[in-house]
Amino acid sequence: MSKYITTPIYYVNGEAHIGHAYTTFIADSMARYEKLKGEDTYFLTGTDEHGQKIEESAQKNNKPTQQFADEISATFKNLWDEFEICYDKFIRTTDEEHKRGVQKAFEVMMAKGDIYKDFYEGHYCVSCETFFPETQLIDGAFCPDCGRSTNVVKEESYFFRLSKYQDALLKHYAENPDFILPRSRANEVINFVKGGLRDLSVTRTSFTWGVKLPESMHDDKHVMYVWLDALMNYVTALGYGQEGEKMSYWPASVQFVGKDILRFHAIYWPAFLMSLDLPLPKTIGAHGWWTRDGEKMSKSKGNVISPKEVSDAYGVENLRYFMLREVPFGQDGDFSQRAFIDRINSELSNDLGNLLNRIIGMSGKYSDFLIDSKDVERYHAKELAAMAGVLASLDEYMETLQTHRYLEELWKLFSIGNKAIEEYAPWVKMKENKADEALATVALVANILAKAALMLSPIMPKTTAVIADTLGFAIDNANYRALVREGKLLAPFTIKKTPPLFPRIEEPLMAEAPAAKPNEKEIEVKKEKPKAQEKKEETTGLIEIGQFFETSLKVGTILEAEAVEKSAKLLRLQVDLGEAKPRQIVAGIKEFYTPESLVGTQACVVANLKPAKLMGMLSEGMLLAAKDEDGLCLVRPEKPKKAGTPIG
RNA sequence: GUCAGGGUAGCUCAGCUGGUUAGAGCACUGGUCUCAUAAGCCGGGGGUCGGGGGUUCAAGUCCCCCCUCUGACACCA
Repeated sequence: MSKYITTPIYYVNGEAHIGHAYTTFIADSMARYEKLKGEDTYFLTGTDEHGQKIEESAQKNNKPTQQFADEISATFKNLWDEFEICYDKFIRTTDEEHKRGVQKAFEVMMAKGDIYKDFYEGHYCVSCETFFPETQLIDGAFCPDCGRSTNVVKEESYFFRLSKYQDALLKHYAENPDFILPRSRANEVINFVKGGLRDLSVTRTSFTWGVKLPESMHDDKHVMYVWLDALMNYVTALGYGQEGEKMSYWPASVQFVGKDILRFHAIYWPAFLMSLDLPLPKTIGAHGWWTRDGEKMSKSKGNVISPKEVSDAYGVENLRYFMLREVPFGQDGDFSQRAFIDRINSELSNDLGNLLNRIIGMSGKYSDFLIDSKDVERYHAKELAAMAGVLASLDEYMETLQTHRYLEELWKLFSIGNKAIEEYAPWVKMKENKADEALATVALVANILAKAALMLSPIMPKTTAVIADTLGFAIDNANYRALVREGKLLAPFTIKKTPPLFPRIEEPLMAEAPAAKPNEKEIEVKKEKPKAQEKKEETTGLIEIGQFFETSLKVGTILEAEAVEKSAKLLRLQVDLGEAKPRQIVAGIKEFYTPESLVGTQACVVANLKPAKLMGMLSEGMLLAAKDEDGLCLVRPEKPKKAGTPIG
């Protein structure tokens, strides 16, 4: 059976970061693993290039949209090429074949009755330029982000009958426990689906940078909306709906995604496939995020790590090894130079690299670099058996995407090798005139390294090619079958004097993560919000008086108070701040005050707080209160003051 | 708040259906070989298995309560 492995297509709204590299490394390793095993394997990656955001970004950069997309897409492709990612196809959603494939799919869904035309009613916030579903609005009318009122915009749209597939999806999850890996993520998806699926708006008329509807629809106002367009890439890349298609690779064996887009891949995507009468992928693998030195990476923190920067300093293969070894699949991982260097030194340099050096040295002294496996079985049956055990356990780890366990297990081979050298001490055997035994041990280690190199080759293709070259063989399927599957030993060969593969690293090779890059940070925050000054002064803990007065504090008279149903903490208050209308403030003080006891009393109110939505209700301010282990009390004026009196 | 999954050596974690003195890697430390990249190998210290109850001949492993962390939803002053 053939194998098909995909990464997500990356959105061309920015350059590749370490997360993109991670996904790509895992997928690449998996593809190489399958290819090593002789599987007919197809590996897809690419870029997602449609949508309003791209249109806007292009405009900001004063470039034609297509040119803009071309340029960013090329940065991804170039990086993958530099990293020698072995993709079979790099798809772009602006490819003609892709567009035609999506249109074809749309027609099939249409014919099936899964697409219908209706109106997309969105609540549009002009200021935020965003649509919000009614459920997210504050008091059913206000923008959840900025609190301004929204307009109802009614836009003609085609809808996909996602709701129709709810039961079929749940059934599929239940029957295929490996459909979503890691399994802990599957529960989240299942719960979401159980919560009910709404039909999906799959076209837009508000922008044009997307795939047009098929001509048969005679409706060229519409373009396909993000997910239909993007998700379909996995089959259009195989030529879905086109001549000369390679759909025999479908269904995919593994589709890697970041945990943030799991929902689209585990719900929308299989529903689309069901509608197209195509089989579902075997596994959707959702990986976690990377932090840096324990902190989230973000542009504003200035601690984003570029894969290029790391590979320039440490080498791509070391980075691949580290990322796949360090973190269990699905979990978040942390990148720190300390951890990275530790792994390079102790695992790559000491365990692996040094082991190779040991036999180069010995064979040079004992046998003029000639290594012959003829006596290995005779003297090292024990080690050979242990090695076979390790090799047999590896497949399962890779198949369940547990690369860290795979590598951990694989490393046991080097331990067997290092221990064998110690136990049999070839230098002693040589003095005892037992050259046969000494050379058998050297040959044993050569075989260990050869087999390990084969199994490590998916993760470190170039390095293991050097090891193979040193040991007089090549990394390929024939040798995989002979040495790993059939347990054969290396034919006699002359070992090459290869310089150390992994020089130890004593000092970090990159500048440390900017703990605080104050300048950039300030500038960036300042641009966005005047509040920036608060952050700037965080270090001293002291603020200017002016900053204090940015907070508008006022005396408020509580006119009404009522408990919020189904809420443990919230009271809904109407507070007079001396304005035309009383403010509605939702406060988390239910545990400490009864509504009756509050009416008519006064409290201090933050009057210029961004409105927030609590329990679906607008809260237009905040009451000041003090809370300790004994409970909470409101901060109130000592004597009654006119409502709206400023506090300062 | 609801749901899910965690809390086990300094760190990262493994411990399946309850059963001998609770494990691994890293880190630390003592010893030792010399083929080797100050690498390797052998040994050691170090754990109230989040807390409290309970079931049992026997619980890290099952039940209840509490604390705490993470994630997804949902109302986070």
